[in-house]
Amino acid sequence: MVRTALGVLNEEGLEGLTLRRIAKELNVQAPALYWHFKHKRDLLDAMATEMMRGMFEGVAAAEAADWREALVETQRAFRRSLLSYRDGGKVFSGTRFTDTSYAPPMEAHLRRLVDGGLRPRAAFRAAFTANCYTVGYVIEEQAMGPDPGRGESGGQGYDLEARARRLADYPLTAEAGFELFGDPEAGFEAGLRAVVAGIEVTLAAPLTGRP
Amino acid sequence: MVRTALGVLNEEGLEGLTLRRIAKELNVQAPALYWHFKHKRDLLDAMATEMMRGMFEGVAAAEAADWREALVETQRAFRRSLLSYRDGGKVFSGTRFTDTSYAPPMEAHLRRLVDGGLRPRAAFRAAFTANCYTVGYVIEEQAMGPDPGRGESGGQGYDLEARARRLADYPLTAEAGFELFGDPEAGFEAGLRAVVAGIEVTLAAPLTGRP
DNA sequence: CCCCCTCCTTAACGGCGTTCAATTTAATGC
DNA sequence: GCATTAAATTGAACGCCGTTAAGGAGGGGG
Repeated sequence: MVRTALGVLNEEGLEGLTLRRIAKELNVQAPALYWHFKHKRDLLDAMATEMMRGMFEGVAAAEAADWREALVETQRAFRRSLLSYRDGGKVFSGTRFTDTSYAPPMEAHLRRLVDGGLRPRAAFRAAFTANCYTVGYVIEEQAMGPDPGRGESGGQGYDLEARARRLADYPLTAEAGFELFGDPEAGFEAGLRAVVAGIEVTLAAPLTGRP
Repeated sequence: MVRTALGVLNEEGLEGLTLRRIAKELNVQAPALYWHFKHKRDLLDAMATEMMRGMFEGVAAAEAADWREALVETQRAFRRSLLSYRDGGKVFSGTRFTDTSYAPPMEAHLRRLVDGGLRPRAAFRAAFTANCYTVGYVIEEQAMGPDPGRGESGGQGYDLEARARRLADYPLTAEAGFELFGDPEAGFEAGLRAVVAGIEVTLAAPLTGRP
């Protein structure tokens, strides 16, 4: 049922994610859903939990020897997971998890960081900071293109040249548009590199060096 | 009018931000608002633009000699600005700006980074990456406490001990809760330090060192 | 005087999340 | 095989939402 809701999300987007629409997909009337969830918010939380579950499975981070590599790989998987749903960033962000099913992979994730030499709280701070970056990035990324289903060969989403002309008096800001809308994947990677490098020098520095 | 809408946002939260409610505040009927905005989305975009405008004014970053300091100060102001509205993070995130009024301070911000030695695209990447972190962080932060208006002396938002007991089998994850819910301000600063340090070593490294 | 422009009103539409009592369905005990 | 009970669903309705359409009050210029 949460799966069905995620399917509807992908077909209709966050605005089209209505209880009646989900109910139709299940060949059921809308109020029937209230037997399983008290409020729509609960359903959204469950959807976010499901997203997080999907994010950990199949992540290559498990085999990564280096904790930096593991952190990078986890964030990549996180982004991929969020991008695989329409408005995935918005749906995920700011929701509370409904159960503890996220705990085992989360524990493993933190364990890798601790084994790499970070103190527990630093490990958590590292994971959380990287997560914030990724969520923030994906929300912006998904808000750009009108609908994420399209191929968008040029990768524009909206008129870059017009934007640059409008911002002629602000050359740096104008140029920023090209960097912003140019290659989302590369942009994400560049930021991620920075975040992880920063974690290394500020949170991991006192205890560990490169292996 | 956008100001009024922001006032309503603070009183009612994002869910209570309805056109009828805003109209009442303006002693007007709801459809009258459509003379000024084509859709509610346009109003939300204008609100986000206004938030961004407020974020730049009064920021101490202007006087900062060091670009790192300027970046940190700007993000602090950004967070403060978002926190000053209920659901500010959610309202701000993923909206497109309606005009170019954000451009002058943005240009100044980027200029500081470029003057500090970053190449233009690196400067933008740095600003955007830090922004993503801050937005992501504030969204989580605001989603924690039930309503951000309260003082919340204990600073809990919800039952930490119960959470820890539930996660007894996952000690690192359990401990993470205390770090997460403990001191939001300190947590933000720790992450911000990491992000800025990372920007320095990955985006600024080839051209500049500390002054 | 009339036209036009700006800003607003009243009335209504369809759809939303949600509620509630009544009802069907499935499983259990005797 | 039947009565009982719990789980799951229905149909009708409520109040609120964003939005549309048609039209009226007020004022300035030809």
